[in-house]
Amino acid sequence: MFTQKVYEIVKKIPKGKVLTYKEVAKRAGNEKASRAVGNILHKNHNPEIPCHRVIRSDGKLGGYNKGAVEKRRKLKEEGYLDKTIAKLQK
DNA sequence: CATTTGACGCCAA
DNA sequence: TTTGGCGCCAAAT
Repeated sequence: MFTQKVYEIVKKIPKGKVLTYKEVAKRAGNEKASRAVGNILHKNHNPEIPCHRVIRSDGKLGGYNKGAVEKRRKLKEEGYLDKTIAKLQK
């Protein structure tokens, strides 16, 4: 199932690495299912799934069930940082 | 079963 | 660069 694959893929994301929704969707079988990926993660607030490591293709963080602030902090903690985040932290 | 919703992505204006 | 609109998909209504 697409949903299940998404879970697996996101769980497999190594520390310090981030995937875009598009990438996850692609690995799950449909590159165009990026929306569905976000929807799935949104509904499934499972602690095993590091949804904070999934970001938008734009380089923006997108959303997060615990709040975008936590997501930002986690990503910074894992070493991921870019202009967008720096700007948001301001 | 038909629609709507939403943590997205890309292109045209 | 910033909008707006369209496409595409899973889950909730």
